[in-house]
Amino acid sequence: MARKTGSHAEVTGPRVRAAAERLFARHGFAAVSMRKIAAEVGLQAGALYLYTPDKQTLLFEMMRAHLEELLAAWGEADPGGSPRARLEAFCRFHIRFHLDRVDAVFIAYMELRNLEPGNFAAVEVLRRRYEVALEGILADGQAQGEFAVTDARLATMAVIAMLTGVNTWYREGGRLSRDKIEEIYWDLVRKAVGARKSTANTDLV
Amino acid sequence: MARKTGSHAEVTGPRVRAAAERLFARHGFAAVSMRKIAAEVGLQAGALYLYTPDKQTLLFEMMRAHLEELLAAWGEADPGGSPRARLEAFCRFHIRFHLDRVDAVFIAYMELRNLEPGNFAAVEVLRRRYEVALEGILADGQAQGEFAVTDARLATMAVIAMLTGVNTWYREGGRLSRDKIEEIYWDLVRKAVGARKSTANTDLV
DNA sequence: GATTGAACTGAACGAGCGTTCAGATCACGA
DNA sequence: TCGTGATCTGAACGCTCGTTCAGTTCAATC
Repeated sequence: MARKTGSHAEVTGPRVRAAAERLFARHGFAAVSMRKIAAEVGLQAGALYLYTPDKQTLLFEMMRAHLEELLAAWGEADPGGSPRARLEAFCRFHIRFHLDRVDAVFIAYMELRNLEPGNFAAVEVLRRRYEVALEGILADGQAQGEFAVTDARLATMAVIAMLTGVNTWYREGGRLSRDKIEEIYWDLVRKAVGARKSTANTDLV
Repeated sequence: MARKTGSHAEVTGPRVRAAAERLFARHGFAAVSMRKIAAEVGLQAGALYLYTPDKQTLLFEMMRAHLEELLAAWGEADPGGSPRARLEAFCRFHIRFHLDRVDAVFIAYMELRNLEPGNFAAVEVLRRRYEVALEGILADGQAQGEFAVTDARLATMAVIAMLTGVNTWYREGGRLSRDKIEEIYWDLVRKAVGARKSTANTDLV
């Protein structure tokens, strides 16, 4: 039950979570034992229960924290203004945020089925909230005639899938810089939703 | 060792694979025991070893068969002709093929890390072959001036991620028919790569 | 009716699982 | 110097895992 106060645990708590995140991402939740997580941090399995009530909670807290950080970060990054400006900001933000957290993102997508029903529902609420943020931008742009999308909801899912897909192939030190990737993906999204190149002028494409 | 000839096994073999596919997709490879698969088919665990040498091979054969079927099916569906016509065919084919095989697709994406290195490499070769099929179309369209893509490789990954994403949210009997979804996604892809609406005329948008 | 061989059972193997807990350790405040 | 409480170990709990295999069943063949 003891929840920190000392000096060692204040460091080991985050270390446990970090080790679990790395291992879950690499091998999958079901394939990683508490003993392996403990070994990674240099502890015996029993000691982990000073930092988490059980393995399931370790996974859930990891996903919840990730999604809440995502929502908070977009809250900060959203520039407001025209739908086009906000969409560009969203695309660049999404790619940057996700590339900085490959393990957490991988887990948040792959381990949903290992969540107990209640935890699954809580995570879905958070994920949906993020989707709705993008859907709002697309719907606004559609209403204001800035975008040409047939269905805002479908376009939302399409854009998120496309952007998150970067995580599956991106490797540090690869052919393209992150900036260049942001650039290219924003261009793909912009054209897909039929937005003009800039709000300032009226060039087509 | 016995590999069919009788009458029962000729039916149970495919039944084992189908049960394993359903369970792996629902709960994940690591979370499904041979006993659970056996129970699903109405057998004892030991009997499964008449149909597969081990659990790992069950997974690998599942993925290999899926990807080989995918490649063969696209070989059949590819209409040839203009890059634009081929790209439209690819988009519609991809959505249709993947929506018809949700479990196999899910497994092929989520269980890669549970493959032994040799099996993983073999699966990656097949997947890469499919990506190259699309990349070729995009590169051709780029070379012939039909498409406006900055980077054919990136556009390939973006399009595949976007199209495969349908599997994550589509539910039978939902708001939109498969035809309508095909239509909308093709429209998104077409605009993203800067292709005109039809090869016959020259309408912008 | 006897023989065959594929199909299958049921028990067993060693190993590892998540979790609990009595007791050891040890830095720190009194 | 002692006492305290946070930190951690190491053994144990009941259970499930993938896999093996001797033996049973039974339809098809002669």
